[in-house]
Amino acid sequence: MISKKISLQDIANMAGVSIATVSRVINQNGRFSKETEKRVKEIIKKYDYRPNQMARSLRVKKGKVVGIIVPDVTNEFFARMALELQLQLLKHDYVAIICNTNESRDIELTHLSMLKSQLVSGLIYITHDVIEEKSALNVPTIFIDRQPITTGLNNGHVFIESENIQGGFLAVNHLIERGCTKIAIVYLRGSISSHLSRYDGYKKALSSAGIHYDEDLVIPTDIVSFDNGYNITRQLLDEHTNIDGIFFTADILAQGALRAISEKGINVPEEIKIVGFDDISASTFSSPPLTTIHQSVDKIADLAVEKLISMMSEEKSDRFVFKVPVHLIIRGST
Amino acid sequence: MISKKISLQDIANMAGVSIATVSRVINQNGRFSKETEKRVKEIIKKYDYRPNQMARSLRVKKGKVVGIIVPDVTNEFFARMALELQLQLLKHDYVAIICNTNESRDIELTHLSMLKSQLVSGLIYITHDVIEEKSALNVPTIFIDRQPITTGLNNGHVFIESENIQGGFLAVNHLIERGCTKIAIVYLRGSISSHLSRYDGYKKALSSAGIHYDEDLVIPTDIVSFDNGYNITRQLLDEHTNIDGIFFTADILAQGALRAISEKGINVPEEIKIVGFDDISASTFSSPPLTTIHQSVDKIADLAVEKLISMMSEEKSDRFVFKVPVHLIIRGST
DNA sequence: ATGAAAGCGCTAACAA
DNA sequence: TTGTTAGCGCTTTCAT
Repeated sequence: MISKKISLQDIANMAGVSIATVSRVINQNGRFSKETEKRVKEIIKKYDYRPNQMARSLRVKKGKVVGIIVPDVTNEFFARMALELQLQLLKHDYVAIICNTNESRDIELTHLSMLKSQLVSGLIYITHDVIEEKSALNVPTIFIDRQPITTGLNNGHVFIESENIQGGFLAVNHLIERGCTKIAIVYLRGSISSHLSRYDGYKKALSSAGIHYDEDLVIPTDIVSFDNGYNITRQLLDEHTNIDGIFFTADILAQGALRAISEKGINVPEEIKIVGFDDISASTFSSPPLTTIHQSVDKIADLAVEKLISMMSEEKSDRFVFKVPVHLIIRGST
Repeated sequence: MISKKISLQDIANMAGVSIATVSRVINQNGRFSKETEKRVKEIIKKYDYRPNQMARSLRVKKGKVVGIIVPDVTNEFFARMALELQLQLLKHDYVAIICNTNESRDIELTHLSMLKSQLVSGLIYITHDVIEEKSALNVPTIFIDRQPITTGLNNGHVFIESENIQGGFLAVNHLIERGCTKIAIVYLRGSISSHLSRYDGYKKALSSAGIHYDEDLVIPTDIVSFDNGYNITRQLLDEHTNIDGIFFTADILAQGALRAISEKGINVPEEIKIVGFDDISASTFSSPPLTTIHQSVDKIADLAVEKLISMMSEEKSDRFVFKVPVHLIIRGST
């Protein structure tokens, strides 16, 4: 059971010093003797004292709060990322407010206004979608997965993503090593940099293996969903019977494909091999389990929080773009 | 773009009244004339003013903050629930702090202590696990999915769960309607009330159909995981070749089973039918897709937040246990 | 090295 | 009906 609320004043009384001194010890600024420090720290520990964050925030006009903006928390990748970020922030005594915008700019503005009233001191955007403006709040901001289009990144803004080109390369190269020669790609078209990069990786792998690049095998799509993956694959296989490998830039598309292929009575991986991207949990259970490119949610989150914390402490970042390695996970579909 | 920070004082000045009056209008307590109200509200809207939550919290010694405690956010059910709760709370201007305990009592205590410093005014526990004590913080608390064992629920404590007995009944009854007669159940043993209730539903369905209850077909287990489901099923099928239906009290177990069954060359649903519980996303993609009992995460979350909000406003609840309906989702595995 | 005191923005007595 | 004022717990000058 947790003890009654104790204040700075209480600690000061017990230590026989003023509240100012206690505050200095806690925040490790100003001067104080080793002795007082020791005494104060002991008392703090003894009573499990924790400064009242609200009072602190009010005083310094900045809360230990960061906003996390995601377009859709039902998407497993976003959800895991948001939760992991929140966890990391908690370790630094920051509270995270996760705002789900449901792709709506209006909702986003409402949330932003709300965040303002919480005195947020940092912002993290996780989104595949277009970000037209930089953050509306004037605070350090991290963009994950998707680079904002307007402004070149600069001080106060950092962009973090997976090594998407490398990921695309790994995926397709793996198919090549497994003997595939007619390799199709299904990717999300548009300005979504992460998917375009994966497409670049595809081209790179093909050319480095000396395989002919065939426009007909490149299928852009607008929606990332199970059903869409299913439909696209049906059509693709109707039109091209000799395809022996497909790279999908998202697992969920590949899952739809697996269903379509199985319905056609084609064997995976014997007759056709499939690689996805993301490593969602369903890819472990599907039959066959899906070979995919694993994005390190944890590493991205750790890096994001680390950078954000340092930016919030006024330390300027020397770099504005960070890439986090990905790796290939080989499963039954290849 | 969001305007510069504006305070109560600013609004008061512009409206030509005192800050007290503005405060009254905002909180709709005390008295004020219709005219002042109108004027003040206009100005507030015009400047998109939002009261500084930190200052408010400091003053009333209660934050608009609620803690959400989950044992494991990588579990899809917990994650979806936590995120949905957070969303609902946001609508009521409450901020949610999601604390992942990783099943560790120590971490939980640390979090609780942290929450204290945020002046939480409510708590939500989402957990399958044993809760030995009621909340360590002296605030209204909602338990989801798992009833605390020590104390009978009473004022300040509410328990919400799915209609688990009904769910178990629906699942097994469905198997019976599909013609199964040798139906096994795999459930989580121990004091986990939700799983025990599903087991009760199993027995109820059997007896109401006049089917003989066979101890040998009841398999308790200690771990809910894909691998465990896989292993149990292998063994079960080795020992009992005539089973034609299995009910798993968690989808993830059933997914493991699907793999084991497919490896044995047995056909689902022709030779054996499978039903799970939870409706995780993987169950949509698996082959075959899994028939399961859907738990209404949204409904549970809505109810939880509604109850918590009213408890935090001192309104006593007349009931302490709430059951949320579940429904059967029929897919390829039956 | 330490203390006194002002004040962050707000709510809630108490006055008027 | 409205205004005045005293803090909530903390950080941060400015003295000492």
